[in-house]
Amino acid sequence: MEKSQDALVLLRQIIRATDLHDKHLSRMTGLTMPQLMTMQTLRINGPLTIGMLAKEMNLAQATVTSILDRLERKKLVRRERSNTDKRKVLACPTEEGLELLKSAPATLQDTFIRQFEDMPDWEQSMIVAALEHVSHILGAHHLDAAPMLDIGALDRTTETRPPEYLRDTSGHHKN
Amino acid sequence: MEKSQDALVLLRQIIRATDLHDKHLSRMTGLTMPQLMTMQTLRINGPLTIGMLAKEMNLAQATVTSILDRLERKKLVRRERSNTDKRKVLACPTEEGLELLKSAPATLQDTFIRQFEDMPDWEQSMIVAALEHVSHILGAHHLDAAPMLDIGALDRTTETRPPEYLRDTSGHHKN
DNA sequence: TTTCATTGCTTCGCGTTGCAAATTAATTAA
DNA sequence: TTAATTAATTTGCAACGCGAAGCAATGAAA
Repeated sequence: MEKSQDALVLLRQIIRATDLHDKHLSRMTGLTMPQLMTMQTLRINGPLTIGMLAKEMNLAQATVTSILDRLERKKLVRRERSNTDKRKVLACPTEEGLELLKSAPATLQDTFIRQFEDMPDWEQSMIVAALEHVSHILGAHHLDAAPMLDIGALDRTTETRPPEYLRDTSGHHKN
Repeated sequence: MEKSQDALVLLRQIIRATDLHDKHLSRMTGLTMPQLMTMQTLRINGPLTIGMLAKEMNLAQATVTSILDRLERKKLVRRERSNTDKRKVLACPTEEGLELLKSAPATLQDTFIRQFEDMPDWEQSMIVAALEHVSHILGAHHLDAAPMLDIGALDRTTETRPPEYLRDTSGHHKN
């Protein structure tokens, strides 16, 4: 069938568009994408412990630690030890950090929402229904997803088997 | 409106699903995503010069060179100097490389196509129409996109202005 | 032909991401 | 008090990704 090809091409275009936009945002804010993603996560959820942050972003704790080091150097994030449990460290977005996010260029979902809401109601419903179909086909319906397109998904899939093939002596490439 | 929020969440789920699948593929093949993307690009377009390859993937030439180094070490790609212009170097996927791609687990678009084609025709049309809408809203319709979901898009957006904000003495973070 | 700019790729140096493993510190259980 | 657990950091390493510099081949101009 050629209609399925059409659908695939469109899907790919959509994904690519969001990706390009992410890159754009990244340049405009002067942050890398993981840094941006961290900031967005903090903006949405408020201060989080490093562990929670790592889980939320599907990254290793050590990775988040190093990202936070850089964000802290830039004064976009402040670390604060918990009073009740002094092992925990809360990552808090600073005023400056929130300001940076706010001053970022119009996000893709802003554009989307604006145009989407200009559409007649029946058309909106049609699109939602279609997206539900696609999401279901891709087995995506169980994934939680915040209502934002800003940030490309970075994921650490639940451990899947590494391959037997070429070992190459160097080996490591976990992502 | 809440319907636009629904749509956004669904979109995000879809993107996340393809992303997770990419990661999965990455682990199963033992290649990193940039490496996988390179292989796929070569599979689709056949042998390409390093420059073409870089342009196709929206990466700097130097980046592609280093990725190819690793792929060549694994014997998945062979470098071949052009006869007509000895400056050019062609990246050719080896038998082994193509084999690796072929033996990769069922791709997401296989699943998609199978289920999509099980749907009644009117439903297929509805989905294509809806995706067209979304693609258009996101300004994605002008992007060329191969009919495959395998690989996450890696892009180097046409140079946009870096920010004046925090300089942090370290500076570099081009992506 | 010699010179000079251009093109295509590689090399080099750097910062960032990402991980696992080892470490340190704080909490909780025995 | 000691032992196990939990939370974060440190360390070491491979891969990305870039720009800048370098080198070889090509092409154009003098």
